[in-house]
Amino acid sequence: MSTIYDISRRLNISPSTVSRALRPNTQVSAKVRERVKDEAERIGYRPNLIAKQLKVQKSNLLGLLVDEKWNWFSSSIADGVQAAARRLGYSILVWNSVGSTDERAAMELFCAMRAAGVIVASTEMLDDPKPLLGQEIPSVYICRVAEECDTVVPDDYHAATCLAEYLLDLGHRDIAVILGPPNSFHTRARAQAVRDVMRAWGVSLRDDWVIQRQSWRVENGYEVGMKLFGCSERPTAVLSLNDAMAYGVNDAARELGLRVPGDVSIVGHDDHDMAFLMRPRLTTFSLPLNRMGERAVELLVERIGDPDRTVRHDTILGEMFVRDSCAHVGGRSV
Amino acid sequence: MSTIYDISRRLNISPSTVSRALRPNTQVSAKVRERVKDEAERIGYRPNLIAKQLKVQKSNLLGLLVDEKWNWFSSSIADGVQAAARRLGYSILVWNSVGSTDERAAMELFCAMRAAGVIVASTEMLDDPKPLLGQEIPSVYICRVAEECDTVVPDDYHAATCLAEYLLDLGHRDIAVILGPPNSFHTRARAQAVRDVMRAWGVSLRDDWVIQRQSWRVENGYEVGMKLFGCSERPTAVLSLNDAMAYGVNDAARELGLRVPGDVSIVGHDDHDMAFLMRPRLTTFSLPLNRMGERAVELLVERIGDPDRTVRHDTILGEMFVRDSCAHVGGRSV
DNA sequence: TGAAAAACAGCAATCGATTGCAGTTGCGAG
DNA sequence: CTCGCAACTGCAATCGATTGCTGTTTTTCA
Repeated sequence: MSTIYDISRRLNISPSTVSRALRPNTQVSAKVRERVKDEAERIGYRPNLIAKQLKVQKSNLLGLLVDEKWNWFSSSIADGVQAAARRLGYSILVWNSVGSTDERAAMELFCAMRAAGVIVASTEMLDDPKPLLGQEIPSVYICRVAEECDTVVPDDYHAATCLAEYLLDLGHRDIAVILGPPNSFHTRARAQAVRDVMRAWGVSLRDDWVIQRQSWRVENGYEVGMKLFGCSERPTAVLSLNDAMAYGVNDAARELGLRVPGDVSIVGHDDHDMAFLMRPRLTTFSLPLNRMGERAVELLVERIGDPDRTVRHDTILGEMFVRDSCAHVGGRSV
Repeated sequence: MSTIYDISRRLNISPSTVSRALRPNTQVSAKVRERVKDEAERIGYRPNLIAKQLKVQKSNLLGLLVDEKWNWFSSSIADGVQAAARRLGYSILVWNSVGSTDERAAMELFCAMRAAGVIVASTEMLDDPKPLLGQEIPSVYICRVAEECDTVVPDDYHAATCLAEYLLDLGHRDIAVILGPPNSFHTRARAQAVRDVMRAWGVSLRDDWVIQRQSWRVENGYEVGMKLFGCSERPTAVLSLNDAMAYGVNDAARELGLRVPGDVSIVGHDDHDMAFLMRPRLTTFSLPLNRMGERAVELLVERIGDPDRTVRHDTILGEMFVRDSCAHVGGRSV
């Protein structure tokens, strides 16, 4: 692959001049610039970013750390990240991590590649992510708490509050809640919100109707739904902390002959594609992952530009989508 | 950030020795190696891959070109790609392309970063992808035809054949077919298979029941379903060339009071999550994107090792999943 | 036309590693 | 004690760009 030296030799011009001619806003005569560009084109010259980065000591690479398997969550974030990164002139090096030792490996790679910054969007919650980075490389965390580090998070507390109040407004008092993994950022914020709302309204949650699961999968919702609806006493509404499990709950309800929302109302959280595809269409609150991804890159680039800027914790607001999965407690559709 | 020179200076050992001590299988005394490693650890030395790559003239980077938006297709491929890349010691640089000029930009980047190889998995069909690469950098295409280049494709023809024959076996003769975008690799292979099977069985397809759409979206299926089932003469089976549209067809059928599979049988293609989530669960044929992604990396790495290897075109086989969305033509469930 | 200023081109050092070759050290055997 | 060989270490060049400084050419204007 050809280099500026090839051009330099063929044109009998020094490498420095070639280098300057190839970049705009530099002091070279139009004539020389044109000759150089023509020759570069002719021999198929491609700049070597590796060499450049070594010299100028900065890279155009942003490390993106996501879950092992691409899923709706990581994909949506990655979309936002990509869009913003491109807009701001960066490229993305991805690493799908399978656990915390793997996160460490990812950081080693990002360090070794001298990434300009790192975005951590894996849902594993490490206690103390910062040390991984060797302190040198700016980073932003998505959906993690980290005092000393830039973060962008959704307003899960507010979202879950809206959802819970919506159900209460419809007259529901026998409400079951399905929680996700206990160490998840989302579970914590959302569960807290639900508890706070219930307390504020003086509604008590039955212990056996607050059910925790170790993952967010559809099957969990189905299984919980079967258990919940199989009893003689059943809730009039189910608040699932995510859409996938809500989908499962809906399946269970229908399988047991319950009408949704006539016999039981269901709300989810996230505005996953599933929410729209479910029948009835699921009432839910969006998790604005796209904008979170974009925002993360923006924060990161700001910090790259000014490493001493004060730490920022941005909260991105989603919005509620009232669809067809809820009714007044008596069964009156809304 | 510290370098081997820092270690060299502090330990009063030459940089070359430090370099050797840091890598296994090199001739340095155990004592020196240990001192170097300790010091490296102590000062938090991180190897600079950029410098290394410049020197040894090879990189650990694989470029991955996918669709603009992450979707089920690109995510599944990326999963396989990631897994295999990690296993083989490569990292992934991703680019989400929005069109063919953008693909060119992606290739420029991969070139500039001196990627060891490139995997193209975007569904846009460029007529002649090869020239983009400047001929220097090995590449593998997923789901594209390209004679002169390594490719990995699914056996869509066989898959669609199975699906079509399955419907015929169940006695269906009034079959509607929904096609995806005309320039898609998948549409072409699958549509051809369906036509060939029909011809072989002496069954004719009504022209107005072979319906083409410009994308693979759920809504298209819904809309087609409404049209199809709204007429007095309606097909007894619908063969959708993908699962998402099949999902839409199912919605339309139910909305119009038709029972699936009692009144109409539906098959999809891809084994998207949707296929399993649909009610009834959708009969379909898997598109083995994961394995395709892995295979692509394997082929790529082989070629990186031996640039003159003959071109390979690998076909990855999926499997059929018979679930609950089809019945015998009379309505007898299967 | 000539002098000063501006524009342009080139030298050489540099980024952080790797590696062939040469020089040095250490060890064992005679 | 000395020689020979193996093991180890260091020198210096190299990868492909960038850039401060210096030197040269061109332009401008009196």
